[in-house]
Amino acid sequence: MDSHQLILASVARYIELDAREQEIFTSLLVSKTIKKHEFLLRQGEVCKTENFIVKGCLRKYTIDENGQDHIILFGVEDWWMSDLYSFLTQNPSPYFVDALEDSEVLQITREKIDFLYEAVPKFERFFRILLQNTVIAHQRRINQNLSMSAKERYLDFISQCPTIEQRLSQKQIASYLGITPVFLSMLRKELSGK
Amino acid sequence: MDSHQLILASVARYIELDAREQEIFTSLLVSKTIKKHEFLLRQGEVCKTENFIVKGCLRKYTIDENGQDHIILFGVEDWWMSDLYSFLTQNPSPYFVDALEDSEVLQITREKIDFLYEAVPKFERFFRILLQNTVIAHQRRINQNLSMSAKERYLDFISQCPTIEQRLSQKQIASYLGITPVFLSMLRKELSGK
DNA sequence: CGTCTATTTGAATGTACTCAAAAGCGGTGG
DNA sequence: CCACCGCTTTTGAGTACATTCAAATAGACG
Repeated sequence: MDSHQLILASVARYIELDAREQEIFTSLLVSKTIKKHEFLLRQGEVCKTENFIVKGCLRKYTIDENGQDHIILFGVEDWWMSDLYSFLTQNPSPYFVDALEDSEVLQITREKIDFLYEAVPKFERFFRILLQNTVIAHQRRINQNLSMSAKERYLDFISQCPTIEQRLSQKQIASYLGITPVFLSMLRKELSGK
Repeated sequence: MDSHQLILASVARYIELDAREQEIFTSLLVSKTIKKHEFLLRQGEVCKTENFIVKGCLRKYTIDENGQDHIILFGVEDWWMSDLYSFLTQNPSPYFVDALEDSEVLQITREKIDFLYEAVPKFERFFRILLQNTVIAHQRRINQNLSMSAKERYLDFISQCPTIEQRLSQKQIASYLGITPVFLSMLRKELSGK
């Protein structure tokens, strides 16, 4: 299955496209490979593209004044990754995006996505539904950050995202959970002892 | 300015509606008043409506096993409030929504909003843009919860939302920030001493 | 194989919480 | 209009969760 078939299958979950519409859509996409540790976006740059992940694993994060990084979210196959704020406003992004594995994405620029909305208005619905799912997931995460201890958040993460968890280092999981790698190590030791 | 004019002005920021489209939209809305402390949604109930806030202030929150509440977000005039998860899946909601002031909302049901998307497809765009803004704000909040201390989050909140802050008790602000009211009181004392 | 980064372990520290009690404030009814 | 009741805020003391610093070990990658 090539990358265009993959993204079309993903789109087909929410909207139906005829052959012409599929052609318009895929003609706007540009494939890009990102090697492990390479950046798709750096803090201070303008986010030029929305990125559909065909293969690999990306992370979106900030680095604070103490040099510590904080992972906002991971992206794997079949997810989209960008910084909407910068993409929409063309202001510098506060986030970094880089690859945790050799990855491949399909990119669409702001101009092309605006064209797509005009040419195939169904995509308004597609991205609306995608965004709805994102909002639901984000509110769940906010609630967890407010109401759960580090141990509870860790247990929830490994139960909810077992396939992603296996691809990540503990350092990255700790950064996502909002704790230090040292403390995660202590939690794991305690949990394995039971 | 009556409530229909208010919501139409809000919609007009992102899409243009002719008179007929305005009429279709407003005919789908039902006005409801919620007195202070009354519920719009309880945990375990299905969220039947999207709610546009015409007047007042609402909060969306959970209550954990220790009986402590955690405010996911506040809603004031010109914002929408619902639980998208429950609204879309018709599963029981994990959230409570109640009024912090006497409030008035315009409600639209799932069936009517689906009808609206068919009758006036422009609304796909409208809600897409609204959701984009929500995602941007939520990611900002997630980043703050990961990277900032309680004091920093408080200072950011009062600088970003001064008008909302004035309408809230410290207990509610503490719940939103993810700290105890006792600790917020200590922070405020410390900050006022400078 | 050597280097660099990730993980583990331990000790000391700090941030934020719990419990408890007092003070303040707001709404309600007499 | 005042008094009372309940809820919010303040204050203090003791505690717990999570961090920092440091050093040792393990693992990944060229």
